[in-house]
Amino acid sequence: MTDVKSKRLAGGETFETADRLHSAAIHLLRRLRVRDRESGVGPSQLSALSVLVLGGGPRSLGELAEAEQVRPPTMSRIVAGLVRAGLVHRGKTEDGRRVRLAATAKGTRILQEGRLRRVESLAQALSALSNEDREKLRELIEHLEKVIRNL
Amino acid sequence: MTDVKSKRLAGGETFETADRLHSAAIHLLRRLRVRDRESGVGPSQLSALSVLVLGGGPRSLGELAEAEQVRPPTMSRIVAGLVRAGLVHRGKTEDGRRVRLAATAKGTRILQEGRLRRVESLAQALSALSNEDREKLRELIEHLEKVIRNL
DNA sequence: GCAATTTAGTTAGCATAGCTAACTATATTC
DNA sequence: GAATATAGTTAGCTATGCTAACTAAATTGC
Repeated sequence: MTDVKSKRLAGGETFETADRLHSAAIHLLRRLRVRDRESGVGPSQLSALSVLVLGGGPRSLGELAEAEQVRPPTMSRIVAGLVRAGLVHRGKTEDGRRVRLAATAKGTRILQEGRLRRVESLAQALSALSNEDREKLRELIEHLEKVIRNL
Repeated sequence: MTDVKSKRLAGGETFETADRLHSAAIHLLRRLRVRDRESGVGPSQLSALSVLVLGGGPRSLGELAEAEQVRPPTMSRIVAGLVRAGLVHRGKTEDGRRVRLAATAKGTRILQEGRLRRVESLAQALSALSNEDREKLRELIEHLEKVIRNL
């Protein structure tokens, strides 16, 4: 039962969807960055920290760079900032080249607070939607995550 | 830890949705930045340029800053880069304080090419979805845009 | 067992992009 | 005409991204 509409998505509509998605992502992050600044921890730092806290424990710098889709030198500096702030501990492994990066207690706490503050206004905006819209949006996110993994 | 929080709080699901949305936006832009770099024009420059090209013509720096949700000094430097690259023309108005920012022909062309390249892989990833999913996604971007405007 | 290579991270140096504070220049108001 | 308000720019800080070049440790090869 479909779909005159879907058949016409020859690329033009898909392109427009992609473009609007890109634009939406830019503006979303610009707004949320305001909240990020209050915590004194940058967005990339928070994102990396969240991998350590929520992503199943300690890991090496290379793994973290991989997870965050940045180059090792970039992650090295992000981690340096986190270590300086006392949010991450840089430990040793049997392989003397690798480091073992783990969130400290403070790091875990800061992350939770930071996440909360950061997405607070977003969650509030979401609350203003109808249950139906919000449910749809939740579905959208899942599709979005799928798409991003395939990028 | 993540489970405890999202299950316990009223609005926990909404919070989780917000959090995942934020994370998705970060990772989406990181992937697309790779494509951006090929054009030699940064993402903020492209975004500003798109306002001039697609947003209905020339405007002042302050209006551009407003549209892009950044502070005037930030927009001043973004525009400086665009002017240096010959993509934007900085003209005069009757009000000697205001500038009139307009995309050049080259700027218009570069924007179209840049948008295309940037969003190409995303559009491709979207093409991999089923017609149904893609249709749903397209609808829900509108909800997303609504939410962001309310941020 | 030691030289050569590979691997993990760091350091150095460059660019974009965000901010606030302070400045210049033009308009407006009193 | 002086005081004030507005539009942009400049200067200086931070955070993030990159590549290239370096150090240190592990592995490979002879």
